[in-house]
Amino acid sequence: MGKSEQVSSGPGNSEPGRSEPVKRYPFRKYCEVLDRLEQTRGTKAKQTLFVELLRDIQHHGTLEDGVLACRFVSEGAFDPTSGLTGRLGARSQGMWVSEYCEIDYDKVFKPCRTATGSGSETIELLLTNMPHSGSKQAQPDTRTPWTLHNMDTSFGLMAQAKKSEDKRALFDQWLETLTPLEIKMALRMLGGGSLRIGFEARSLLQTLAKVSGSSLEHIRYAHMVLGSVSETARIVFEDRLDEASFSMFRPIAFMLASPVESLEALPWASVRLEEKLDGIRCQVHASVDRVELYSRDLNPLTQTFPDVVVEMKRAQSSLGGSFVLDGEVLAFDPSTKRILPFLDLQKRLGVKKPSSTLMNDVPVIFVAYDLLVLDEKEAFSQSLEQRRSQLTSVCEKANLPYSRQFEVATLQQCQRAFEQALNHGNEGLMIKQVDSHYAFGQRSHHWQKLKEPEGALDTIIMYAHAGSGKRGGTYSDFTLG
DNA sequence: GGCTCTATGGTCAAATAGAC
DNA sequence: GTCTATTTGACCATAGAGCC
Repeated sequence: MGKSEQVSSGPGNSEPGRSEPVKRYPFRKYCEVLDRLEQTRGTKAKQTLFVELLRDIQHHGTLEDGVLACRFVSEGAFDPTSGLTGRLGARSQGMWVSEYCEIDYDKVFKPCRTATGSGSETIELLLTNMPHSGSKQAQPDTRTPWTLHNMDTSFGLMAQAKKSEDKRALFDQWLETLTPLEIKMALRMLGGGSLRIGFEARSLLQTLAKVSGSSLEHIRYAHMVLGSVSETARIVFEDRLDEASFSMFRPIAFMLASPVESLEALPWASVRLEEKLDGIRCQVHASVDRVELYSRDLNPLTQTFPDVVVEMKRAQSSLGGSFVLDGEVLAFDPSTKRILPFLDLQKRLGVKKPSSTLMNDVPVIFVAYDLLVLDEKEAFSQSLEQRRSQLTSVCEKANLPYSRQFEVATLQQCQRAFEQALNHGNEGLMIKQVDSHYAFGQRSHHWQKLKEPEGALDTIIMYAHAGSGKRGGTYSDFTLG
């Protein structure tokens, strides 16, 4: 794959000021492969298709095109570390495309979306089948082809557009010059969610391992420390995989717990229990001159919880070195020293600059339960027992709260501990294997969660949503009464 | 100031594919 | 054939931004 090159924004494939047009990969050709990926059954077959696509880009595009191909399919329009979002909701898309197709939004578009279960799919179908839209769109052979690079630029402009009219202008440009398939894929990418083609980050990392001949574990490690699939793809393409290493203030994908399947089968001698706290997951990075907090989705939480930042600065100055902690932010009443319900914490969520009144009304604390890095030395490959020992020492030295961990020998003791956890107002228990390393970005059976089962209600179905895709012909999201 | 739209934090369960 | 992990497609509550 060739060295990356910059080209101008908007459709087209030439660069001003250069005699030779820069070879960039067409967005339409890319979307056609995505469409084939959606139709293909089986992860391996999908991976083979994507390997072929990357090889085609290698011959007919640039290295940057390869990186964009990986980003668009797994992360959407924006690198998750960029902090950018599309800022174009489903309602605006539906309203504008309804105007464009000269149909009534409420009477036609909304029922269609309900029937297909997908806004982007509805838009694709409308643009393909409505006679009004067809007459406005440029004919396929006269459309100026968009490249992956042009789309990247256009996504950036959409993210930066403050005014609705600016967004509308970009959206109209797409409607007039992209094919219905390209528009569907572009809107799904802009949403930042899944493309719903059955090919996500995990499959892409496996494909990168295939295409480069590197070990999957090596690539997964790079993904963890870089926090971005596309940047992982870049160092794979540039043959710099060995350079991937942890650095402070690049959040690590969280280890997740699976629901406990069978309490009877648990090896009590090799597990430790913790009460499952009802807050939001948080990763703290602290060094001499900087503290940052990250959410489970690796988004910044630093501005939301300045009180936690102050506490972490104090802890860092008493320790001297740097650290990365995994834990939970909880609403906490200092007078009673009790954890407050999640409902209280919700008042703090999403508030970028909380007022002092709000911080006084809903004080929060960070309770640590794992140590990932200490003095820039990675601890996540060590066993839970080793990490726990370091965590205890760090928290006691810095006077930081940390979760209580305990052993049980029998199922009966575990059940008593579970009831006690519920009495404490907690969600249940976490059951962790002492010899497990920190399985970043995975829902692992090494951590299991035991929660209270839901109750049963006597109800009837009043409304239901029609399913789409593999759920076509079925109904979900029932309204009960 | 009120309204609308969007984003973000979290949740859940069923279907499917791959591993064993 | 069974087990397990992943994918998919929804939900709720709340806050912020933009518009009138």
